Amino acid sequence: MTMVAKDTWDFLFQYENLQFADGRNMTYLCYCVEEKNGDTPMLLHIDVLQNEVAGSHVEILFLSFMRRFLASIDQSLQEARESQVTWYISWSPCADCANTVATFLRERNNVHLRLFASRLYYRDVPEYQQGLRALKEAGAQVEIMSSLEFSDCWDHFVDHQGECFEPWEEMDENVEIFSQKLQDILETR
DNA sequence: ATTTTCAAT
Ligand SMILES: [Zn+2]
Repeated sequence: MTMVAKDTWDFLFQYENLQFADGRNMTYLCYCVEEKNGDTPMLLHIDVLQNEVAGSHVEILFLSFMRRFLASIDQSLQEARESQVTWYISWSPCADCANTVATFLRERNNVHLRLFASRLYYRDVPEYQQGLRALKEAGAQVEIMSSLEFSDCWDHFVDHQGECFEPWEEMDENVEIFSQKLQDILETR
């Protein structure tokens, strides 16, 4: 059920969780939207976004999509609908996007976001750290992509031609480093 | 080793 085809080389280059990710000067956002009501979640939408060069960040492109999407379904189903959004994002959100998304989540109590980032973007800049805390405080689940998420992302968003996901060197070590850093950031007040 | 980063020295 691959609905979105991303090149395998491109995926591995852009999502590799290096500590110093030279040349990854763009961002991918693989996402899906599911209906949360009922026992089994129902897939409503799945897509991949990339930022516009020197333009909108992927988070803003996502919000544009989501606003249109909600407007189209709210008419028929009104407020009863709970949607679960899952993000697999190559760089974690910048401060501005994080705050914009946090505001969106506060306005939409029936939208739930799980955010998995491969790498932390400007991890030591206080404003960026604050942005991640704002997302969490707005109810988002903010985590680092681990082997499970890389594998899921590969399965659903990559044109892998039947090839299995092969973890790269240092993947687990880097997951650990970024997870610890994220934990430190989210625990700070 | 102490580097890069939603591009542009
Ligand atoms: Zn941004």
